[in-house]
Amino acid sequence: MATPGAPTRRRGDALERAIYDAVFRQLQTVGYTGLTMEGVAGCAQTGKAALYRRWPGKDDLVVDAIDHALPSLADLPDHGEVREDLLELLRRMAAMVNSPTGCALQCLLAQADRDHQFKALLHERVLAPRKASFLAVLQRAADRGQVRPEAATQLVAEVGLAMVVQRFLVDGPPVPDDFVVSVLDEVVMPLLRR
Amino acid sequence: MATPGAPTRRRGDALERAIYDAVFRQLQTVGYTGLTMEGVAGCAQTGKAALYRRWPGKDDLVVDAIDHALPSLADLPDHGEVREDLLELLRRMAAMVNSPTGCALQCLLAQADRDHQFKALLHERVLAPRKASFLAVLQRAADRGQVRPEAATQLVAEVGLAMVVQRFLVDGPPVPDDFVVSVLDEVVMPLLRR
DNA sequence: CGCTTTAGGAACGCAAGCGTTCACTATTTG
DNA sequence: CAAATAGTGAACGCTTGCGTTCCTAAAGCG
Repeated sequence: MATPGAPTRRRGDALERAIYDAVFRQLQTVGYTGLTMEGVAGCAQTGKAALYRRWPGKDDLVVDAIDHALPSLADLPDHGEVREDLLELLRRMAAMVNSPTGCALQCLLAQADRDHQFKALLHERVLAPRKASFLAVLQRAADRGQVRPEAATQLVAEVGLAMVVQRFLVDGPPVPDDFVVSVLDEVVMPLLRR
Repeated sequence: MATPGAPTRRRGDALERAIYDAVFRQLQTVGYTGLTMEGVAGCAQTGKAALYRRWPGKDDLVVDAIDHALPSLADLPDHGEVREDLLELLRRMAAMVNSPTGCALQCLLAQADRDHQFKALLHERVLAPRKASFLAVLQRAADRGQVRPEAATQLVAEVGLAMVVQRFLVDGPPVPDDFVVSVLDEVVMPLLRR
């Protein structure tokens, strides 16, 4: 059997991936509040039983789905030039918020007002590592003497990310590359000049 | 009658204020998702009928309540000194997010993921006016020659606010005054130096 | 091929919240 | 004081989503 065109019955990991996909599609179309177990099951073309066999409830499913989709942090860029390094970091951030994962993250932030599980995930897996990368690049540049040493602080490392995130939250995706470049050249770089 | 101690039956504006109060209390305790018409009515010690006589539904009630509580923008500070002016603007922002209104705003952001009414309110009534104030102060300072003229841009005006908002969203209230001063002195002021 | 596991899909009872309505009563107004 | 207005509080039917259960059939395994 199993005609290539006719979808066969999935199980195990294949089904799990289909469910995660469905969660993302639901988050994008109806948001977190509108996401229901029935909706996810229907969207993934499966039954609720398959969901409840794997997760205790909606929150756990969503956290797992997002956690599953978050990109692992690649190595630090090193072009030997601060501006290029920081631009790449900012662009990675923009690419992430512009992707379906970013949309899901916005929904997650929505839920973070009362639910600490979501807030912790947001902080530990999304913001903190990126802030750390930024700071690392800044410190390397300070060691090289490319930036003024006092500029390599936590706060300065946060600036670029904060503005991309803010833009994303207020105007919604996509955050255009123009904006990213402007943030870098009008805000971040001037902060670093010796 | 109307013994001062015994609460009498309210009507009109008095009742409306009590309802708005109840909305805020509910947003703080159970969040937007947990807020129900029954809950608000109970908390305000009134009936659902009084609510539905005034608002078509939950969303409208919440939008009205928050819109009602937002501080009208006071005049621009003018101490003749950029740093003092900007510090006051940033402190006003911090004071707002630290107040119950700020808590309500976070809940509102929660709902803004799909609902454009909330997003518009957030943008037009909260962020845009404050950004405008910032830019105005920057331009006045640029006219006086206190800052480099190229620094009086939209993006630079956004920086301080973006960082306070980010801090508020990620770590939750309160945003301490230390942080506000650090943002000003480590990020905003260095951007402005001639 | 037969056995075990598990997906697919539907039905169920349950609880919560919505929005409405009604009778009752307090307050205001004239 | 009487009439009009409007708050209180309860009941109502309705819808939606939750979490469970059941049965059938497909997939994987020996």
